[in-house]
Amino acid sequence: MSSQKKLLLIDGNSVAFRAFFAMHQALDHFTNQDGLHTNAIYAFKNMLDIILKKIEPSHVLVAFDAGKTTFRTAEFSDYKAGRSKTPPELSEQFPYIRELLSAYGIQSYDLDNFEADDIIGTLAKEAEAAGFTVDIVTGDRDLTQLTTDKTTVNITVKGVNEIEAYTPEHVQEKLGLLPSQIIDLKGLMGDTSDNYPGVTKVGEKTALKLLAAHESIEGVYEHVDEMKASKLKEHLIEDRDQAFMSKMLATIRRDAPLTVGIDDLAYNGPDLETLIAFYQAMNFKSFLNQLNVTSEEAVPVESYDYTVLTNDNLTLLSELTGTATFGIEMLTDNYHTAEMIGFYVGTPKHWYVSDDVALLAEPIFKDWLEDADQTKAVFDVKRNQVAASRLGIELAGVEFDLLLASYLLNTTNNSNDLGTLANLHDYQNVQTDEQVYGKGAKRALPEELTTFYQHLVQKAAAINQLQPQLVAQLKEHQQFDLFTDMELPLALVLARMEITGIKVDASCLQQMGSEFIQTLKILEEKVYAEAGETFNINSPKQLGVILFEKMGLPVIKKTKTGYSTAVDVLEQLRKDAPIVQTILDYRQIAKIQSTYVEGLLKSIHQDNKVHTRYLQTLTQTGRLSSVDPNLQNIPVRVAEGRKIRQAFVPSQPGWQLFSSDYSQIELRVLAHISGDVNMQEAFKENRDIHANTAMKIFGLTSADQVTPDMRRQAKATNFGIVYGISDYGLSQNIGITRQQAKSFIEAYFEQYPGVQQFMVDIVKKAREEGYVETLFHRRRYLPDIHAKSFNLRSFAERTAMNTPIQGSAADIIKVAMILMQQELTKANLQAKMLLQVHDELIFEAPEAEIPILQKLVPSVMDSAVSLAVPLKVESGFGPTWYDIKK
DNA sequence: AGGCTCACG
DNA sequence: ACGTACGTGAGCCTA
Repeated sequence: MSSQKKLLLIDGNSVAFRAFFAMHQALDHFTNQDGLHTNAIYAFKNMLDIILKKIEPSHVLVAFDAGKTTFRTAEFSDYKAGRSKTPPELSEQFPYIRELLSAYGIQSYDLDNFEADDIIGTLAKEAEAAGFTVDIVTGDRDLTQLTTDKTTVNITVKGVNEIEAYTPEHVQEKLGLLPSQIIDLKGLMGDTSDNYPGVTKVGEKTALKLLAAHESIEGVYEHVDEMKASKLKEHLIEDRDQAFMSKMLATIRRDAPLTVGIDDLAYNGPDLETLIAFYQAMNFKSFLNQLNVTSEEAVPVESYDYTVLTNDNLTLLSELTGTATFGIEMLTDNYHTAEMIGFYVGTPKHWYVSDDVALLAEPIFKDWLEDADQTKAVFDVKRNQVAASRLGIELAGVEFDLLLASYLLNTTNNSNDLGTLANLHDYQNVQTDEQVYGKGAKRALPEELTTFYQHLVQKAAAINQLQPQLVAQLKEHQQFDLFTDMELPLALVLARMEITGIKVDASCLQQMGSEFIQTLKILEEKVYAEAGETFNINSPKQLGVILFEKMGLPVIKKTKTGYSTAVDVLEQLRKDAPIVQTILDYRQIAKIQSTYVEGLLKSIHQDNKVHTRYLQTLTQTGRLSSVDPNLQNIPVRVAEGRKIRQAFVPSQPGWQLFSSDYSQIELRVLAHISGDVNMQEAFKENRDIHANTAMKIFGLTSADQVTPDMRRQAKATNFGIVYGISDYGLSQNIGITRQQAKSFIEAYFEQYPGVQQFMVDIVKKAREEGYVETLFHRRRYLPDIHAKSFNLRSFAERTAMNTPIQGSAADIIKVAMILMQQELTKANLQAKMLLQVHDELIFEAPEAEIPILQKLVPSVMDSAVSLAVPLKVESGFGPTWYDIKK
């Protein structure tokens, strides 16, 4: 809310019309529980938000037309005659738009015998006199007659999400007229949509010429006798009365007898409870979601006709035109192994389903699927790509993925379920998989085949229906390129990597495992001996009792449920009792054994490989994550764990593993986006960034004054900065006092002032816009930035600082991966990209191709984007992942 | 199902 | 006065 006096006046009828037709294509699936159409209400709300955010008014009113008859129809009975009737689907929504406004704390107003324009004109005049600036929003250009140096008229263009601001200068630019001359223009040329006549044969061109010469209609008629004889002169004389009447009709009244005053219009924001109740009544899931309110799943109302495909009717496929929806159905997550239970394909003209995926491999179907010119819309392109690949099909031509689009629009929508996401985008006519198949052990095909088929068709229809809406939103967010040029092609690259998999030497793991088991046994006995009893070492609860109650060690940290026994705690207790070190040793080995030896062994497939799945739509920053197994957290920091990497080997004899990683990519990204000159200089001169920081914060003059410990602390500070620093966090991390940490940070910001400015600016942006963005417009919303709770708010602020850095780094390696796959294909190499670990890419290749990769991979990676600082890439290779040394 | 711990960038 | 480093996944234990 602005502290200045700023009045916003909205032409309710005009905006509602725009809203209705902007979402007309979605009319049928925008209905609530009672069958009320809600598309105009929905779009009106969206537009209202945009306007409120842009204008930031202190006072607001929305004016509506009262009825069919006004003082204008009394003057001229044909006024607005012949206008097509307001569609009933819109009429029924007007009362609810008013209800919405009321929940927003905004007055809506109409007045007998007057139009919305007159209410607006009158209030604008009053407000100007009272020292307000005024913004008017409408789709009707006639209102531009109201522009003054204090009143701006904003005209909605292109649907409902863009507005064009008319000031007197802008009117002059567009029409060459003063705002006050617009009524003269209308008087002369008439208005077909309002159905008043003007002067015969006079259109915009002629009228503008006349007004340029004589300023007003009055002026024109003062000089009409001087005009030389012409058809125009005849028409002017003939239609004199019509011209003056039309001017009167076009004139917006500034003296309507209003019963509201400006003081009644103060805007203090919505009443949340009312608003939530309203959204619930309207079934607006996405708005509820924005308010962090969960809503119940809707039950689809509409069923569709469909045809079951068989071997005998596959030629029906040739009738598909335009973008078709396609999807292979599986009941479980892991698409590398899940049973394929059916598929859907089609367009709104005709939907097809089947429970026999073997049909997909029939030549006629396979050709269709592999035809890149036959465009397809899907839900989860990677899933379908991998499934198709299992049938020997290389799916091509996918132009839309509902899952990816939904993720980019709002990363918190991280469901993988089509029904859930469709509901979130206010599309109700599809059930969730859980509703149809059940969950957990009960998950199964529905008893009736027709129930299954109907669900498939509803999914197909949902993808089809939501595509235009989501594409429009992506474009609005400037994310369409991110979608089309990054996430979609990346999905195909990832599919290939997952399908290829990486070979794991099971016998190597088993041998390591048996050694670990022996060590664990010894450590276990030692713990029991030192404790004087046996207990479950893996139970933090039991361990807590032993350490803190029986042995009486000091309690350093507590968790919600009891004593903390985490590493940092145990490390502090190490000096107090020998059992602590034994427990630490046990923990370390137990972790390696259970997660990496036994866990990894369980996920090896028949082909001796592990095939991870990269989750492309999960993280809040744009990074990938990896599951089944997670190959992004294989041990490397400590020697015992690192040996696990010996089990990761090339898939063919005579091949090598090859890896390249970005060096300090996040700090380089920070140097770029913050524009900090000192940090940029350090990278441009290829200096040791942590030593450089050490010099800066310890006030040293030369690099050889930097001790290893100074460098370590500086490195931690650099990390802290990337994470959205706090003195407390830094002090905990490097074991210094909070006071010391604070002075480190102050020195840091003094030396890198651009970084400090970036931190301030990005938090401000998050507050103002509600989100932050990466270099490639990946967006993360941070509603907690306004939280009352210090904790929540601080967390959101740190996230605001970290996300553009971590997320831009994620963008960059994604670009590199797409380019890399193209290069491998182009150069016809046997080398294959296998893994991505956030800033690292891992390949396997015949030994002979290693020299090629040593040049190619770094050059692709460091030129993936062009930043203000160079990107540095380091590479290495070896016979196992363990042996890759850089 | 959720908490704790610990593996990675 | 508040009580934190950013982003993940998996295994284990305990409700």
